[in-house]
Order: sequence, then structure tokens, then C-alpha cells
Amino acid sequence: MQIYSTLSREKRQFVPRDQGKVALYVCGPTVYDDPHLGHARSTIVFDAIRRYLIYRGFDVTYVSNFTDVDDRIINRAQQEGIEPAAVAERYIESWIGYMDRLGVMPPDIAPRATAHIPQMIDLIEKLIEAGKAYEANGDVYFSIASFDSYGALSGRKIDELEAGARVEPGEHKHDPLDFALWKASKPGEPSWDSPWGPGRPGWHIECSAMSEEYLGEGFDIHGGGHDLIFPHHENERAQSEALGGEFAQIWMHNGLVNLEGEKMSKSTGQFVSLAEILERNDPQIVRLMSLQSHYRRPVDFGPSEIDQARAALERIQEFDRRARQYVSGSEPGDAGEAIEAHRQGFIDAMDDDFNTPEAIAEIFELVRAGNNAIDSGRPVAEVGAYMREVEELCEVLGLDARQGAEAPTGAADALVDLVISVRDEARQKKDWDLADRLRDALADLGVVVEDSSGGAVWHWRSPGSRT
RNA sequence: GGCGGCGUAGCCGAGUGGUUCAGGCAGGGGUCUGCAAAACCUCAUACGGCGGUUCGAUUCCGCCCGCCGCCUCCA
Repeated sequence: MQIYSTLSREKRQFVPRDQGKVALYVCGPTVYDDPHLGHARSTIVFDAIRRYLIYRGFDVTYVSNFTDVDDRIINRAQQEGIEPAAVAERYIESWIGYMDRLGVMPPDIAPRATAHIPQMIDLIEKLIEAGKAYEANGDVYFSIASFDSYGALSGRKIDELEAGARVEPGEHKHDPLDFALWKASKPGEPSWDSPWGPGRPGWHIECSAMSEEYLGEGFDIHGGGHDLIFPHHENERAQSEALGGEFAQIWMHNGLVNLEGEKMSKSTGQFVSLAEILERNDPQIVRLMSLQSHYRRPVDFGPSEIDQARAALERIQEFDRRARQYVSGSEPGDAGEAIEAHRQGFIDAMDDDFNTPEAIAEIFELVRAGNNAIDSGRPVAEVGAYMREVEELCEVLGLDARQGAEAPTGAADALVDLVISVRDEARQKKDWDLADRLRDALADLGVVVEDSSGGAVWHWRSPGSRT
């Protein structure tokens, strides 16, 4: 398996620290607002990677944090006149709910920054003792001059950074590029006791402390959005490696989500909330969109992309629906050579830096072959094998081939069944006028009717679908 | 300005030094069907521009043009 690492800027053979195990840390959100599409893509991408590693037999430990102490949280709390902790709590709940809807597996560990202050203080003290950090007026700064390879991850040269760096009023840095490990808290801000007086942690230190706490030194993969490379991950790396230990072996960064070609970002107001999208669309559309381009490329999530992804998703689900009916509960047979070949294609694609677009193409090849098998009346066991393979590979990516649109209520299902049976009778009497009126009426109610040689089948139209 | 990336048929989007291909969406033509839908088959002068390397480049190199990201908080 090859994985591209931001640090080495090339694909490298993946060799886990502990054989058969993968320790993965993915930067989670700062919980001051609801998630947008960018958060969705990042989380889905790493969820798919995690699922694939599990599929390949690795014992994966997945850690993803919540940053629950931060300026923006404090600002929001002040605006609303409530405690910062309440703000964080609200948006952690919100995040968990959205990620569940997206089918993202909950992290094995989802540590909160505020629950790890002692570990951070401990790490900061060690950095100070080692001469890598210094205290100034209740703040503690990391001295970037003390870390030789500072800038290596983001490809920055220190003197170039130096040129644009500024020191905010009230800061007491020796060097403009030094960054805060610990900030003396101002009145009204959350604060914790520390050897340097009451304060709160800097942004970057939490990930260093928590990844070490749960994954130890030299863990396998550290992931996050491309926009975290600098300064966040550069600084994390400096803090964690300055004492001589190893940090992440591989740095993975997902490309950002664009809106009409421009980066989606909270600060510019240029973003689409996840809520807005999920109001009208199956969460799986978001997942398929996220995975139909390579994770390192930027993507545009516009209305046209959503429609295209919806149609693609429906193609998979439609196949599963027909296959399920064709097989009607029988056990799938052995996978034939064709199926093996596509499975191997899927694995080869994913082994090559998680090439999900190519992996998904293999699924579509299976769908076509499976549809062919149905059309040509192949044995149930064979169709079943295609169906099972499609379902299994979809699941590796976190997609559910089986989950077509759901009925609003069970009673509605029964009513539709009734109308369909009446319509079948009309069709047998060749009363095409009545049959067509019933089909149109059902269509208005969101029911798609498809006649076949074995009688009519129907399903609920998926949300947002035009047909 | 510095660093990085991208530019593939109508759209989205993989990939490769040459021989059959990505895949999806949309569109044309068929098959099937009472009609429709679904499904299957089939169709389009695709690789930003200019040079270079090569027997041969979309794929390697150089230059140019265009777009985007990071350099401040950000998945």
C-alpha cells in the first residue's frame, strides 16, 4: 500500500509502526458553529480511509479531537451571554449528530482539549526545560529557532516567513515566528492554573499532547484539511519532535471544498452549511461526491455536482434493488472470475494512495456486469454474488447500496401496495388509461413505478430527484 | 512576491510513453416494453498553448497562458 505524505511529497510504501495495526489521528473541528461541506468532505475522506484499512485487516485506532477552547468559542459565548463550555457542548452534540447522518464511524477516541490540560502543561514544561520554549509575561512561546527542520512540512523557508510575520500587541515573542503554547488568560476568559499563572492552551499544543496520550510516539498517520498544513501542523510537528521523539510517520491532507471555484471558508462567509445540503439531499450524495474525486484534489460542490452524484448513487441503488428482487432471499453463490477481477481492481486502486474514484469505477463495472446478468437471466447465485460484492465494496467506502429512499411510514407502504395491485389488475385488462393515471398519481406522491415482465415494482423517489 | 497544485471530450473526474478501455452525469441511435421507467448495446476529431527529448507524448523536460490554494483563523 502506498500513501502520499505531505512531508516527503511523494507516495511511500506504507509500513505500520506495529505490524497489523494503524494508529491514526485526524484533526477535528473547533466547535463554535455547525459544520459545513468542507468539514463533511474531510471527515468522509478519512472515514473511508479508516474503513478501507479495516477491510484490509488492520486493527485501526482512530483518534479525532474536539477543539473546545478557542477565541471563536469565547467570542460566540460572549455574544450569546453564555459560558464557552456551553457553546462547545452544543456544537459537539451538533457535530456528532451530523457525522452520524453522514455515516461516519465514531472515532475510537474523541478527546477534548479541555480534558487534557495537565498533559499539555506537562509537555510545555518539558519544552521549557529543554530550552525549546520560554515564558514571557504569563505566556509561553515555542522557539522556532530551536527546531532545525521548522518549515519542512509546509515547504516554507524561515527567512521568507520572517518577512511577513507580525507580532500582535501584547505579545512578547523573541522571534516573530514563535508561537504560543500557553496564553495568559484575560479577564472573563476560561482559564486553568499553570506554573505560569492562570491561562489557556495555544491552539497547536492540544494535538501534540492528545496524540501522544492515545497513540504514543511515532504513530502512523496524521490527517487533516490542506489548510491545516501551515501553521497548525507545522507547529504541532515542531512541538512534538523538538524533544527528540518521533511524531507522525505520514502526513495526509485532504483537498478543500470550493464553491464556484473559490475556497469554502467560514471566515469569508463563502460556505454552504451541511444542514442546508442535508435538508434536501440524501447524506450519501455528499459522501459519493466526496469520494468521486481524489482526496488530495480540491472539489467544487455545486448544484450540478450534487445532481450528478445523486444520479450516480441511484444507479447503484437501483441495481441493488433489482438484484435483491431477482435473488429474493437466496444465498449468493461463489464469486466468479469477473467479480474477483473487479475486487482486485478496487483493492489496487485503494492501495494506490486511496484512489477512491478509480475504486468507485470498479463498483460501477460490477453494477453493469450485474445488470447484464439479470437481463440475460443468469442463475440467482451469480446475480447474488454481484449484488453481495457491490454491497460489500460500497460499505468499505461507507456507502450503503441497499439504502434506497425510505417510506415515510409503514402505512403508506401498504397503501401504495394496494394501489399497485389495483393498477396491475387494470393492466391485465389492458385498461392503459387507468393504469397510466394511477402511475401518474403515484409519481406525484413520490412513488416510482416500474413495470417488468414479473409485474410492477415500485420504490420511493429519493429526495431531490427529478424523475 | 515566495511556496505548492491544477488545466483531460457538453459537465464531473481517474489514468497512461505507443497497442481496447477509465468511471459517472447529460445527449444521439438501437434492443426490450401497451406506453413510460429501469436495464442492456452503441455513438462523440479529450487530453491549455509553444518548443524540446523520443521511432512515437495527453503522459517526460523547458517556457508561456489561465485558474486555485497556503504564506493570519480555517476540515
